[in-house]
Amino acid sequence: MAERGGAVRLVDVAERAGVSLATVSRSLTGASGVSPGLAERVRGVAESMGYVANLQARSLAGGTESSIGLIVTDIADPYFAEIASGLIASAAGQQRMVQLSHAATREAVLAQVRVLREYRVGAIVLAGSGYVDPAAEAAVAAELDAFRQTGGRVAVIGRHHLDADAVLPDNVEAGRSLGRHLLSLGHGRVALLAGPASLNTVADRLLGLTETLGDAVVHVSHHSFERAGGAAGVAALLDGTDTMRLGVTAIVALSDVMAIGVLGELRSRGLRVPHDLSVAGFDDIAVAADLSPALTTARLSIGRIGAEALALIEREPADVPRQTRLGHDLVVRASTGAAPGDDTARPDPEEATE
Amino acid sequence: MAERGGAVRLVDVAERAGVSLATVSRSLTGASGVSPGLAERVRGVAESMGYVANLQARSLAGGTESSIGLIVTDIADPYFAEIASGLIASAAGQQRMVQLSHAATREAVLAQVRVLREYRVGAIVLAGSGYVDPAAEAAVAAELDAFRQTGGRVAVIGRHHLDADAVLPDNVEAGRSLGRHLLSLGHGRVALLAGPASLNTVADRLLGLTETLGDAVVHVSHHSFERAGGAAGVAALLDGTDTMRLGVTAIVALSDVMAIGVLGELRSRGLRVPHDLSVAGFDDIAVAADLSPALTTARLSIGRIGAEALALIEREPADVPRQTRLGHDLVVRASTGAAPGDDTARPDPEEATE
DNA sequence: CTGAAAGCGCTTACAG
DNA sequence: CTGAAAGCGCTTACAG
Repeated sequence: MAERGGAVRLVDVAERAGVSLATVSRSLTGASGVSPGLAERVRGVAESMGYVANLQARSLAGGTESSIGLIVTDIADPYFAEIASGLIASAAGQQRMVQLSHAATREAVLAQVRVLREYRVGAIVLAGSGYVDPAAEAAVAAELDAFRQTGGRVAVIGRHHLDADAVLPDNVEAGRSLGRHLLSLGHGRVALLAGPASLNTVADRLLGLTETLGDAVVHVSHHSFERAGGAAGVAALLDGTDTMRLGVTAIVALSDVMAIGVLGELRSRGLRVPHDLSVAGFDDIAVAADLSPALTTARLSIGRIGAEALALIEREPADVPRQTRLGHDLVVRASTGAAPGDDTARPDPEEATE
Repeated sequence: MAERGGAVRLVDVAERAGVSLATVSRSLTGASGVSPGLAERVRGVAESMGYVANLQARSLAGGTESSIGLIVTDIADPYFAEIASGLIASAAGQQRMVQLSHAATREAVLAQVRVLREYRVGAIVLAGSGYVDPAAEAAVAAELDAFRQTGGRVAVIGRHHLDADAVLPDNVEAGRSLGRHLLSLGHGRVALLAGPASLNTVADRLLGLTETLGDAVVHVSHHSFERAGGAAGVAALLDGTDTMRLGVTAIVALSDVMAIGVLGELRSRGLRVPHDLSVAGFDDIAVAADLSPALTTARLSIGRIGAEALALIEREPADVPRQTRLGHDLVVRASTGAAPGDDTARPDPEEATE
């Protein structure tokens, strides 16, 4: 079996080229202080020997940490996959590599931040939602603070209590747009199927929805922020004893992924969308347009989030955390329609049909 | 601004604990040769000082490389996202971190392998499909060989000419199952919308399909292995001058992602599935069951691929490459039905309706 | 412009 | 069981 000793080192190149270690180092890193001709020749020697720089040693000696640690709940979730894709693509442009961690609980986030610190990443991007309760994030905040103390950069997606640079999706406004859209369609009895109440993302989206829908909100329930959560929400809603009295005509899932579960459960129960019930979601993940009916949703520019997060960590840290606010677009597709029996429905001036 | 100097080092812990560097190192790594009591006390001191091990230094000194580099085309593609999710989840169990790279071309793969070598990952997992032409992979093969020479482990997903341990999806058999399924439904005129002809995955799936469908295959065209490729394929098929003569009753997309594009394009043209045309795909990505109509597809256990790849790289390298073959399941859903005007359709003994 | 030498934070034979 | 010292592969003042 091949031994690890085989790797060509800087000294090997120096010896072959007949120059010092320092000269090889400067030639390869492009540092100044080497005559162009010599540098060129040294690079040729290194190349011919199959030299591959050891970034770990480089980092130890020089102190440049370029890797980015990205923490998501689960990369199989399209929401996170699209964020990660944007970040990786942008980071590659700066020759930075992304290390990916899964963490579904606060404890796991804490543990993963710890691991990323051990790997000496230069920056950490926290993609999961922040918690409504500041205390819930205290431990993570302390760990991130320690990371920052040693020069690490931090960016979070969404509203956290972490004192870090943040990319803020337009959750509240997106909720308002969706609320107005449903009102314009004459929906007077709306059910909101939400993710965990402990998350800020959920709180913000709910806020925008209830502000505009007011008493039209006749049901709010909390489920897992996944496909299964949406399906469970529909089941709970329709199997509830007072379903008949509720007379719900529209369901808003707090994420497109949940909305997928909602559509699936409605279909399996033989309910037609939007004829029997209108359905809407948040995010506009790629498949939203491909569902049937195509999903009406509030687009939150998740493809841009990664690039914006990178932009934040590339800047020098500021005294006060920076915030990059992203806008949203109401994307009206086939899953929402006029409320049954409603003939007052008027066009929503805000809508942008695709 | 915080300086990088702040990090607590092993010496700092040693000094505070009043012991030598070696003792602290042994205590923290759990190496033998330290009295349990002392080790316990040292760990307490380290903990209290907020010591975070420097894995780069550790690796340099000791020679343990545990990171895994994963190269995918684009993590936003559900196929790769599900593979990555499986790998990350499994790797976390072994305390291994995954570094994620995007590479959509051979040149990019070569460049990314190079970068991962610089980062001194212990293993590289290549998730993209291999090429039909061995020459196309020669450069990557050489780079991976060099990586192996220095102790690196390599695993690839799918058929490559890379002489590496491989996880092999059941592409040929999956194609056969799908072909038989369509025949059983009475489809005598089938169109195959494939990904790039240069990919082995495409070649294998086509092989299985054409072996069983024979002359029932009346159209094969190649497009990008994405949603847009499927949509473009439908457009080319239906706008072709000889469409009428083709009389196609079923379309097989060579991946579910392409099938999503197929369904979308058919819907926008007012064609009903499976009434006017049956549609099927490959992979069984998570959303396949949530499309409308739900997609009939050949499930290739992509959720297991990551774990199997990890299993391969955790074993000692063998003289001859190992191959882990995965099975497949024909998953019949609503998108396929009896061919229009066909009353000879008989139940497919192999099908497993969900 | 070039080189000798110290140092980055750790592990691990080698002594005791 | 514990410690002093060499060494992992590099960068970077510091001299010349």
